[in-house]
Amino acid sequence: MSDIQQQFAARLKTLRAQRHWSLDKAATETGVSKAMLGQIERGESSPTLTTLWRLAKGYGVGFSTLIEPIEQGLEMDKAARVTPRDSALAVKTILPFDVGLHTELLDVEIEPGGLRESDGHRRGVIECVLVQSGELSVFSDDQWHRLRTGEAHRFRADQSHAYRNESQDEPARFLNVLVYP
Amino acid sequence: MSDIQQQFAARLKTLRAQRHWSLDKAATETGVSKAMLGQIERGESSPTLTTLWRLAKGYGVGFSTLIEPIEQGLEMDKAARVTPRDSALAVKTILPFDVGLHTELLDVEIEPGGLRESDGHRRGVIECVLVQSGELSVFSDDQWHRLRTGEAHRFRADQSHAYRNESQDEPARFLNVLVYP
DNA sequence: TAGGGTTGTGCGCTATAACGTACAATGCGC
DNA sequence: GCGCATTGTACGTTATAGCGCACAACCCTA
Repeated sequence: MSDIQQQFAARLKTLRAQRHWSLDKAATETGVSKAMLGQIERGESSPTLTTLWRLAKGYGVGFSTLIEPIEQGLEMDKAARVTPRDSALAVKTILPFDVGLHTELLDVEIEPGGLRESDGHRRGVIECVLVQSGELSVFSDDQWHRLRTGEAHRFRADQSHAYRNESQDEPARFLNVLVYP
Repeated sequence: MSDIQQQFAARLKTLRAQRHWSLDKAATETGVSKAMLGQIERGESSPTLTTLWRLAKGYGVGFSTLIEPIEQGLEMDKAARVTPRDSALAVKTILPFDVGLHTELLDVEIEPGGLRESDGHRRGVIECVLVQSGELSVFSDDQWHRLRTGEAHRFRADQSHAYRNESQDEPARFLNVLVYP
């Protein structure tokens, strides 16, 4: 068993735990057998490219996320879920939702200290966030990601996620691209 | 043989060609047998994670660089037509292509008068364009669309399309979102 | 407590990854 | 032209990836 195999085993185990999936559920979602998933997670097997691809698609992550460790973002205080400024959000629709092109483009501005939470959209929705000004923190995949102006982040938006302006002085503006399945 | 296998085959072949390595040389550098390298490049075999790791290390590329299909690379590198101002383009990748999240985010700048044409991508690809500065014309669905700063346009990119900076004085900058099926 | 369902693991079988070897084709130098 | 080295491919062998199935352990409900 190689080092990468062991590292990958841990990574796969984390991905499943984050989603609260059983091996059975994961097998259904990925198309890889339950027995094989177990072997991989225990580091007993080195999956092929085809299997890796299935895993990536099933878990809804990119290869880089699948193989490489989760970026160690700044650990945010998750306790402050409720804020008095939840409505401090201005949304301007640039491209409205379109059935045929299944995308949506929004220009969003959050006031200083503002927080916006979402329980998640329907299954398969993906969001891209590009910070246009200020500093923004994005909560996705169970952790906070801090983004400065010009930086971007992308995640599955069919799970709970949130946006927070860390600054107490100036608003944060970001471009929000929503991609529907 | 799966799609990802085929795409990976092309990628590996390109990596080797870029270095002007023979299979023998590549085998020495990666520790993967010559026969196996040949099989993988011809798409006859789906390499395991351990082998993939060896390839990444041997070719001196990051794991995500190794895996991500070259076909899904930069929009601007693909099927380029030769125009008198074709090189007057600067592309910055904000979010590289990702198989699981099937999106790509680019920051593109075209010099005054610059034109960029594309024959179109594979079936189902959608593009969103948001002009950040200057004036841009986008050719899609058999007609030109003129966009000013802050304006956006969206179209199916599996057909021929083009970008043109109408100004002779200043560059145009736009955000290019590519959504893959 | 008993019964049913879920969960993760182990086992044996089949398909294939990975290899070393042989070889045809090609290129180069004499 | 000949001999040698290189190149990529095909083949057969071994190890293992991937699977379906069985099962022990656990959990929940009546």
